[in-house]
Amino acid sequence: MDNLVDKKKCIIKSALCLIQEHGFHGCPVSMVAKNAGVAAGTIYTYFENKDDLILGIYEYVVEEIKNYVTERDDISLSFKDRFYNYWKNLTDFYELNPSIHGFYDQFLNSPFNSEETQNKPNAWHEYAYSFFNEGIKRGEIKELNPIVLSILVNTNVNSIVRIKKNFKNKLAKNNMVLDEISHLIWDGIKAK
Amino acid sequence: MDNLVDKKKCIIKSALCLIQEHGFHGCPVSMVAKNAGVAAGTIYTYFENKDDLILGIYEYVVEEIKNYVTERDDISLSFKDRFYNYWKNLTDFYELNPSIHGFYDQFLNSPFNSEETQNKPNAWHEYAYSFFNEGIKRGEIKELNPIVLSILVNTNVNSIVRIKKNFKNKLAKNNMVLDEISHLIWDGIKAK
DNA sequence: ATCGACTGAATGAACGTTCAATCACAATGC
DNA sequence: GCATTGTGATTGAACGTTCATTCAGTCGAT
Repeated sequence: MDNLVDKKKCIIKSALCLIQEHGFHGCPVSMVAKNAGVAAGTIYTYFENKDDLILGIYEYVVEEIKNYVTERDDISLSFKDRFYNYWKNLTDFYELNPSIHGFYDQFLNSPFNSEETQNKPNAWHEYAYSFFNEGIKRGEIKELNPIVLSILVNTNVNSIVRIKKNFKNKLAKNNMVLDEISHLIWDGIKAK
Repeated sequence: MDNLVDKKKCIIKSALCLIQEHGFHGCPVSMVAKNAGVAAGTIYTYFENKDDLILGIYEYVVEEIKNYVTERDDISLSFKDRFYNYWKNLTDFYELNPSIHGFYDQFLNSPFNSEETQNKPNAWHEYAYSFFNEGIKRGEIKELNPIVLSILVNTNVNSIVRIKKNFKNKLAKNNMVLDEISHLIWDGIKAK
């Protein structure tokens, strides 16, 4: 039965790249099928419809991010070090997986990201939430809303990666500057 | 001939709301036409095609943002005060015009925002660029790339407005926290 | 009478989705 | 070991719908 899981993942990965490149429209099911090396009809054995496919991609993406970041968290470190790790790992992950970054950015601001989707249990969001919550409990960061904190940090990482992507060549000297943003945020949220 | 300008604006405004709500797809030209009180064909006297309409909305949106922020800038103030003004005005504008905020967020991360679009002259980006550039020249902020600076500030304002929108009710106490982000950023970019 | 904006039904291409037919393969019977 | 049957994934042509776009005809101002 592993074959079925593989094929589903294969469809998801194909769609991920294409959607990132062409947008949600601009990426017909037939194109996804061709790219994944299956017939159009096959997609409908794995997904109810195109919307369901897109939600499936989102779930996959969120799972991948969570795995990468949690695997590299080290709870024996100080929270400050864990924060910088979190930042670096998320950045690395997006840079290693530009199409995930592109898809995620697009999805977050699209109407697909409905209130319903946002309220669904989401391992990545829950992890990020509990991560910052722990920092608060340990008294190492200010008593802010952990949800807000995680959104802010994720947004900043997100946009820094986007800036690096867009300004790849013109920006050699300023990568340094971008990396400083993490210090800036840490200084802002750490307990005084 | 003012009638023509008005009608064009009317079409743009109608499309703006609908796209913000339903996404670029999910918003057919016929729907825009109905909402604007014109026939579908009329849209084609003002725009070459749907893509051109969407770019037209973008240009309109960018113009509106620029006007609001520049009109409220006061060059006689210290750069620090001007920075806080900039932040507040941009925030206010998005909160007064949620559909512009929604559209802009969506547009920035979509394939419509192509390299070509990004390289087109853009009064708002140029203003933001020159704003931060002046801060650097005056020696009041660090020597960072002004483009990077403006993107970072705009991104943070953007996402704070989004957080406020999404957490409207649950967040009474934390608005304060969100407003603190501006201090945090200022502390990070000001000259030492 | 002229001209350009406007209309909205018509067009045709594109797309999501379906489904009858096919295929791969495992289980069963001989 | 071989033939038969059953099962469920796979295919891709076909369907019906939606949509962007067109254009012949109308309207209204000059």
